[in-house]
Amino acid sequence: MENKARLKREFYARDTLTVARQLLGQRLVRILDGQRLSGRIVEVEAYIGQADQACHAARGLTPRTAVMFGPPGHAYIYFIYGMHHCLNVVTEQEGFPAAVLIRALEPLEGLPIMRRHRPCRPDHELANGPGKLCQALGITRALNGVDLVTSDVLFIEEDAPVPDEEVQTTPRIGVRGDERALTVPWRFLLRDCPFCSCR
DNA sequence: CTCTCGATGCGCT
DNA sequence: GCGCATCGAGAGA
Repeated sequence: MENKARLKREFYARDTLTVARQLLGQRLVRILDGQRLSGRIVEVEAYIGQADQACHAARGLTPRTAVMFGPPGHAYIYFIYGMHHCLNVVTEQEGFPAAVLIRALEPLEGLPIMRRHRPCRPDHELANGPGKLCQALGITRALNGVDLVTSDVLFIEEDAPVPDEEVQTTPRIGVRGDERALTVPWRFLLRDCPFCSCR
């Protein structure tokens, strides 16, 4: 399998909406027991700063949100609803808390292992949700804070860019907060993509 | 198809 | 103790 260039620090150290849009089409890679598991990023959401009520960092710096306040290019992974993990990519400059939630992948490499992680699911449901993709790729809090720019177990490779015509934006899924948090169009996904989460 | 609801751990008030 | 950036099973239409 051809290995491509890995995304660099400068990619992540930009405006969060730009990073979110540009992450579509890139390849998330997980090395698990020496095996390559990967998928094309097809759906993401932006969480931007303390003024964003849906952002975990809205209430300031805590042990949990510290990674989001740190340097860009690191993985912010949290545990939710007592059973699921969600993977985010930290963006912007150190000190400004923001991240992009990876919400869905089109599985590309390591399908047999992903199927074992998510038994009795069709391939288009292996990673069509933030909790599902973490389960498929074996991503847990053990990887919280990992530097995607240098890590040997979790990183993102440059892949085919997605043209604007194929990109759709909507409000974010499943969030609470004020009117603004509920309506701002900070979810980016591929139009008519069978690997995206529904709704 | 749509809707409701339980599971289950932990960060924070 | 409350509530959560979810998922999937089950009921009803």
